[in-house]
Amino acid sequence: MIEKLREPLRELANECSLPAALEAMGERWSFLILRAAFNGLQHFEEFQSELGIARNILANRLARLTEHGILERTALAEDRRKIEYKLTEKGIALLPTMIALRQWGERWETGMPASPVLVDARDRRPIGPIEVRAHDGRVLTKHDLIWSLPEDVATDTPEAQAAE
Amino acid sequence: MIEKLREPLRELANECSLPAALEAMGERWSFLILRAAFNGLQHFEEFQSELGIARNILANRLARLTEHGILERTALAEDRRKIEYKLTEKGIALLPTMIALRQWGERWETGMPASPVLVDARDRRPIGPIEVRAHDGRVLTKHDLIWSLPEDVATDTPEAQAAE
DNA sequence: CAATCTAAGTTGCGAATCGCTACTTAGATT
DNA sequence: AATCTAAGTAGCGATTCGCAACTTAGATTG
Repeated sequence: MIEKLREPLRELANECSLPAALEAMGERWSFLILRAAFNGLQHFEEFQSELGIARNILANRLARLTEHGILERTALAEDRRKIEYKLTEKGIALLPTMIALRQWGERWETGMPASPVLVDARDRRPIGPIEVRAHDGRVLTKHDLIWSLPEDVATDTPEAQAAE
Repeated sequence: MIEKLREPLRELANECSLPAALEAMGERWSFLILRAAFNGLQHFEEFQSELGIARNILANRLARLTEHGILERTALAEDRRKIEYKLTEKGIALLPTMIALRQWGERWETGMPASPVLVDARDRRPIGPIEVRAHDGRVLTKHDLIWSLPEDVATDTPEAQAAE
């Protein structure tokens, strides 16, 4: 049970929270388990047969995701052998990340639209691409962005800023 | 040089391209190297001292990212010892994924806004949250989405669809 | 209620990967 | 020629992965 002696990634790389996110989701299988959970799978054996993952690794990942508050573990009342793993709010909040990664894979790796397709329930049309946007909704590209120190960030309205 | 005997993740998990994306970006350090590249780092020693990663691992990751077309490797003309690693279009296309992951880490792991902050160059205000949107730009939540088979996906206009 | 079944793990162990440190190699500098 | 430097490789112990067999608690069956 002695685990994670390996240097956590969070300390390093100045103050970015990417390392912290990777500590929770950066291991092999984590994102695939998350995807399966989004697809409605809830039980150990379901994950196991769907993903073909080794049982010990699956147990380890489910425990880790649960520790990190991404999944919630409940023993069912009607059959207490059965454990139900459900996405928490925190887990659901990973949806944009997962879709962004999936869309990138579609566009740049497989080239295929992939099935099942994720569609808007309202009109059954495919969702749009995940994009970086400004506070007002404008789509931004890499060249519209700068990495800025907190003290140089504008927090007030454009008018107030122009008057400074 | 015998590597990757481990079963690739792509075959599994039906037709989703998430496994394909993870095959390219799913290893330890890959996203941190990507982030460093977005921050302008270009040379082996820069990545090494910035990230504190072991040299053999860094060499392996840079080679992999290059194989996958995410980075481009060039020996500088003026000093051919120096190798320049630059993001390709494919690598730049990972920006939304990386920001989504970082934002999730900020909100759910560190709790801090993190520095440096990514701001819109136009008004120096922080970018908005990465969100899932419909084809027309409406923000969608998990409950607005369904995983649909390709044959059930509407591709035509709402009018034509209503007339069907 | 004993025998069986089932869901969710756990254990053992060989193979692969990670990470540290030292070494190499091609190309520039003095 | 001797030295320096950027990028990478080699050796090796520690850690993790993955397969298969085993365990355990709780349900089912005859």
